[in-house]
Amino acid sequence: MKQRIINILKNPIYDQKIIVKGWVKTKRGSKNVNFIALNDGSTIQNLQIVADAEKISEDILKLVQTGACIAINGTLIASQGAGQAMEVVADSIEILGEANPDEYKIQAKAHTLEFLREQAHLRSRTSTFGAIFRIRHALAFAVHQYFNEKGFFYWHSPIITGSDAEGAGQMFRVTTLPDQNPPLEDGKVNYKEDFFGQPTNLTVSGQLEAELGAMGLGLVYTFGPTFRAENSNTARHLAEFWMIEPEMAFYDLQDNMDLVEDFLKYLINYALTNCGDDLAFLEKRLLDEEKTKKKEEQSEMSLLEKLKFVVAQDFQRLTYTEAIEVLLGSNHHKKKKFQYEVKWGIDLQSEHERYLVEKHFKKPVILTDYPKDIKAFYMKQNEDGKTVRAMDVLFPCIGEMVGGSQREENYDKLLERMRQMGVHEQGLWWYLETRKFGTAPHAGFGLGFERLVLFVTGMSNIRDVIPFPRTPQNADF
RNA sequence: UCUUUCUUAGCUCAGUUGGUUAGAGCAUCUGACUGUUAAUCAGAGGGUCCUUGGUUCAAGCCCAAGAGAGAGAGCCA
Repeated sequence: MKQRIINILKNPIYDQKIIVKGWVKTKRGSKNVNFIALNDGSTIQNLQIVADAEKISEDILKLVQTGACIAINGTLIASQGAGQAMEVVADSIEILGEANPDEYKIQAKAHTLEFLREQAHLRSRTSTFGAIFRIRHALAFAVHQYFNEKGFFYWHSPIITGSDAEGAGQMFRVTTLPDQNPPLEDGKVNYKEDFFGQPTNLTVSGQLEAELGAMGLGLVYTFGPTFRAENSNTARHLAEFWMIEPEMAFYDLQDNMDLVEDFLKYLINYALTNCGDDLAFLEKRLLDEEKTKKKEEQSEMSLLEKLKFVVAQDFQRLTYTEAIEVLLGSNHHKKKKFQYEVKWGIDLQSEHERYLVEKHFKKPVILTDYPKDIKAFYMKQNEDGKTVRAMDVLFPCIGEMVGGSQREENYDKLLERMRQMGVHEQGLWWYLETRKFGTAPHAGFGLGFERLVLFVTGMSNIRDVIPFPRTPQNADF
């Protein structure tokens, strides 16, 4: 019977013939017997294959090299050596795909993440990336499971959009017009002749369309690719990333905060209960890495401790105004250690957010009620006339994990704010109509999926938690 | 885009005040080995010192420009 390694390890039936297929991690041994560590991606654990020189020819064994793909016919037995519970004694080995060791660059040893990024087509075969991508899958699955349990509907917002209304950064143009000599009108490109008859772009957010869904289905969420053409070159930004955007009718900011906290804890818990092996591997990997660092740069908690800690703690909730007071009252500020000035009205800098999360509260923080001038037009205005019902969820090491708000449901106030901020109202007539016909209080947020995966895996560069990262000057693979 | 650090063997790195033939560990190849755990032991092969230009009797090392990468920052999720 053909089986995947995870099932063999979970439910071993000894002394039975089995067929296993996978990729060779290492081969070691002596003249008489060789041991093959086989991995098929179903789990981080390898299955040991015992290849007796009497049964397996030298020609075959020669090709069983790191990276090769092989199929084994054999018998599962309790292991006769220490180090693993079981092993497969091979009757025959078939080479499905050779891996010439002179050319195959992924060795049975630690490689740097930078090197493996250049080998992205092969890096999922390594223990580290196998673990990361299995956890990524588990978290994506848990997102759908959570919302389904809560009665949300998966709502597909469009990927190609005609509105650049939100102004959330540079967009990627989508066009079928020729590069050379596009049709012109008054010296400008005539988009009436383009595929959609208008300029179109890849979406920077599904939020506005998600709001439309919430105004009919009540509770919806999107989970799809999102594109930003910003020239951002950091360990936290991608040009193509996946965003989760729930939108809820009849939710206020309080409900929104309760939901996001419950949601994040659910996801982290899901990983803790379902990805134990992979998390344990990543934790050990991080501990080894920490040993090479200076004392003051070492983190106080291991990966698993950190995840369990976040799940156990209430997130710290405070307003922007209170946060400014905390910053102004800090020794850090009195010693003039902040590079950027702290005063009411500024957009908080990374150093300010990090101080609040990592130094002061030492746990996730939800900041609310930001000055309206530093936030988007659609956020609900507070009665003070100065702030809006925004919320940012800040995580240690990651920074902003979630941005959200209660939405402005009042037609006149929304329109006024759009005009003040120079948002193109004609292009958003459909958005405005939801406030005109049966408007309802509602709220929502956007979660950067890769930032969540970053936090859960303990990785430090966002390019290592998505199979094929797209960043400025890089769209390989 | 800005600041900063880096680029030497397949990988990770060392290379002194500029000085003759550029080194190590791992990987690879060959051989040894009766059950290994990134096996071990012995031997061998392997280099456009990122590119271009300059200084010098002499450049891996100094200078200039360019390319690529990392970290931090801005923008944000």
